[in-house]
Amino acid sequence: MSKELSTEEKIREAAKHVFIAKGFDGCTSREIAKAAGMNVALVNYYFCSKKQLFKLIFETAMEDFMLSTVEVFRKDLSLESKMRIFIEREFEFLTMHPDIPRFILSELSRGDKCEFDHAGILDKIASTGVFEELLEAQEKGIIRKIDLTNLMLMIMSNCHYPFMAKPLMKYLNSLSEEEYQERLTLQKQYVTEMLIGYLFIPKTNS
Amino acid sequence: MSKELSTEEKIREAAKHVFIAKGFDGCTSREIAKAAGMNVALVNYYFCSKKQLFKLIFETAMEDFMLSTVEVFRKDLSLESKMRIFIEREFEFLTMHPDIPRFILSELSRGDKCEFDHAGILDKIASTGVFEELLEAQEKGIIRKIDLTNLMLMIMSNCHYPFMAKPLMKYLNSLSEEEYQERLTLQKQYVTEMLIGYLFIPKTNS
DNA sequence: ATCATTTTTAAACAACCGTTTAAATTCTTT
DNA sequence: AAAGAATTTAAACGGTTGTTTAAAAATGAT
Repeated sequence: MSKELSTEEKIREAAKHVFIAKGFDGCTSREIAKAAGMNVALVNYYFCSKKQLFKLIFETAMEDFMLSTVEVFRKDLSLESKMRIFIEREFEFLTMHPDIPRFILSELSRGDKCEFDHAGILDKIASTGVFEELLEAQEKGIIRKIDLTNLMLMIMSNCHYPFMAKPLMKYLNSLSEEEYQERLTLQKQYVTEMLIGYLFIPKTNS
Repeated sequence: MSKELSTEEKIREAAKHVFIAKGFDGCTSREIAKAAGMNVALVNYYFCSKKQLFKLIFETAMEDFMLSTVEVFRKDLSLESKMRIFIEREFEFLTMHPDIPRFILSELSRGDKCEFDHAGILDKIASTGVFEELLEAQEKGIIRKIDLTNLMLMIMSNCHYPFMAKPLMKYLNSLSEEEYQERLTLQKQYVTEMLIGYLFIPKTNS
């Protein structure tokens, strides 16, 4: 157990936890301070304001969210393998951070609070060479010629939504936590099969 | 122009708009009253409390969200046609109410505020005969034998998420409103093709 | 040990929250 | 027109919000 966290780090960790669970509007500075075991004033002493602390948490969450899994595309594997591993890792990441998609999309839709730097993120994704590889595969007729924005949206839909819809699914279908987790594991297999099956054009031996 | 809305209805309409846009925690009673052109006290005069008004809005939004499109399954069409029409209608509904999925999932994940009656909703869905029809089609080998919970999740993922991710997509890909709407139209076609293609087992003429 | 600096605390600040009250206004019924 | 009920209003309520302040405690340097 490494408990040697500085006060600043303790507050940041508590803020991450509370903000992601309840959102900017859904929590108070005092709640964050209490979660960190600190006095309220320390939050502003280290981070100036609730809004600024939120901005910090949001931006790091955003980076984790977008960059945690694209590294696969640097590897020397077939495109299909990379896609499969990518989805696998995406589900792994989301299993550990199931609340991040809802957090990001909710806070982003509320606007104003976070005019974050998206250019850097997109650049980092691009630096893995995913986009070139996909475009090249489209030219070669290996995968469907779909706009990459739409392709990205398809993958994200099938990976993020199952985690975002947890309370809805558990409620509507009266699932226990275990049952929900079972469906999640199945869902990973289904969406992988579906996405790969749709994206990759079957080889015709004409 | 039918402007003859009662005070109660004006408040309900304003509350629907404000709650869905900003969430329970993101708005105030005074904001709702102002949006309705009313005094704050009237909100509680007609709806007792902010929480109770929210409950009302949430439950009706939930019903619209879940029940607006399942009626197709009462019609006398092939299962594939029904599925295609269902997805089409789902996108239609979401085009008119693009904020509802995020609203529902966000508020539902915050818990406590809304212990709504899900039994009624599921019953109404079941009354269309979707579930029997799908199970029957699975027995006949027309569609894949996937748990219906997972099937539901797949469809919802691909319909809801593209609307929820609007700010993310516009931001990451620097899309104008028109460009985003274009992608959305394309997305509808892609996901329809993908879902139908995955779900329905091709007929083998053995 | 003394002093200056940094860190932490309790208390206070004005502003705003959801809600209530009691008076003013409008509408309905006679 | 008068009386009673329903609607609307402004003002106030206790409590909480984010933030600031000024004093206390802890730390480091000499």
